[in-house]
Amino acid sequence: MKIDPNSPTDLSAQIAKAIRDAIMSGALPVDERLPSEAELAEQFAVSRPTVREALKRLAAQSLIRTQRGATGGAFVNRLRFEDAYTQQITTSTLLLSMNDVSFATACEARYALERACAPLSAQRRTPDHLATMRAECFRQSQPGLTDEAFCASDVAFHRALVDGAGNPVLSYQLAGAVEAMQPLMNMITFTARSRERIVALHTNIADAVEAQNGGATAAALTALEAETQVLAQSVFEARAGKTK
Amino acid sequence: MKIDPNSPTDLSAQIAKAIRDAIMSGALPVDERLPSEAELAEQFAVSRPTVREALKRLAAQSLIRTQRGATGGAFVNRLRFEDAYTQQITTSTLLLSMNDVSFATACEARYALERACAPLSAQRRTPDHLATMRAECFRQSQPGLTDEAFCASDVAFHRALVDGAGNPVLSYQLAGAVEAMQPLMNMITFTARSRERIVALHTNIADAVEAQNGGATAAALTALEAETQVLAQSVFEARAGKTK
DNA sequence: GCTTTTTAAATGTCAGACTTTTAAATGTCT
DNA sequence: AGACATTTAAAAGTCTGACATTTAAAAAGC
Repeated sequence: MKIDPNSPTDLSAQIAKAIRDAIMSGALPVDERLPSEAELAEQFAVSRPTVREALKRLAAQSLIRTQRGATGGAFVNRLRFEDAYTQQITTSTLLLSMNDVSFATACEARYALERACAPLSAQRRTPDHLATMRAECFRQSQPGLTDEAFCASDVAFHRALVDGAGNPVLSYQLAGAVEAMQPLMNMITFTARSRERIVALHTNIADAVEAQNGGATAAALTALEAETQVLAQSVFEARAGKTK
Repeated sequence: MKIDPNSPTDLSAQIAKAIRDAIMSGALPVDERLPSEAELAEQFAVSRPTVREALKRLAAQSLIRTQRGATGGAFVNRLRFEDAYTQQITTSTLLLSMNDVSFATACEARYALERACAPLSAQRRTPDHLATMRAECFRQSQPGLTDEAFCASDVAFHRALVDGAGNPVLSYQLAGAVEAMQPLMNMITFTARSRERIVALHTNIADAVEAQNGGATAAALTALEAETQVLAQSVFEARAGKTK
């Protein structure tokens, strides 16, 4: 672990990289305690604030956690799927909003990934996953539901479908795709008529999952994707019409 | 943007969250300059080092960039797909290594996601993508190739397939899945015989992509997945046998 | 032996100073 | 007037030293 004081990059960035590499290589196992800030400062021949900045960088990526007190210090953190979810969602959301990704592109990616889960979920889903999907379908059919609540229920429905595959890696990957789409989806106001169609398509998906028919599940997802694209297009066109 | 000095969490974490929320809500647009560290310290009623720690947290997530000099400062950074790739790969790699994810689970997720790209890539791939895939197949068939080079070529092949879909969001999502699998794949030593089979399967994939046959591409990927799982299992069993 | 108190180690925070980088303002020469 | 050199100011980067707070272990007292 060495750093170059004459590098154009920050010392804190170099130190963070050195420690990050040590963690990724396995040299620092999970729950291992790093040297104290004072000791690190001495090792890297920098001041304590510089070391602290490096540690904060690592903490921002959930690579370490810190604990105060006598036996405290910085510890290599076991990266949990939930922690990774939040980061993934933050990153995906900003990627979409900052890079002029079209609704069509984001929607295509999202449903392509979700279809990847369809056969696995149809095969392995527990009664619990199915019950969640049915419950969300019912909630979505309730009149008087706000747009926000409808969208939240939509996310819960798809999450149950993805989780049904019983593969945490898939669930993690999909979390970004599904949740990051929400800000875009929220731009669409759902009319009573369009809600009705969406609930019908959701019900088709649930039926296919209940029948453990992977192909039918994928097909139903494709139908939902088409409906979503058409709905979005009509909303955007109406908006463009009003603007001029 | 307010913070609570009596909260159990760090002040720097609270300040980072406040600024992050402002960025995500769109209140701070891309390339907007944040107040100087001294001004931020005054606004949040904390010291400059504390503000700096907060800014380093944001820098670690590529949300801001800093510039020195007269017109310098911290600027909201346009999050690029390449920056997101690296973070995604770091996170995915650590998730797999720290959570005892089995090879089978990771492999299943990876190929499920890749199959999601198959129909789109078969339909849209440019001659360039196809040429890359053919070139990597050829390289993989060369004798005397090191295991590392074989793996790198493997990644390049699959990357070309994914990029062929022409959807940057998909490419981003798949980067994590494909690259993070590498450390696991590297645990497998490829014999001459297994390389031969893998190259044949890669060639099948390239053929299906060339014929723009999405279904055949997905089927060829499934065959490769099966071969990979069998290969891994035999390696692990041989290793377990030696251990006892 | 159990409870309470003390203590030490560690992070969290602050204040102030100095260094380095950078661009703009100013000055000077042709 | 325009081109070039110099000064200057603003900002991040870094360091020193100090104090506050938290926490668990060690010491003291009953």
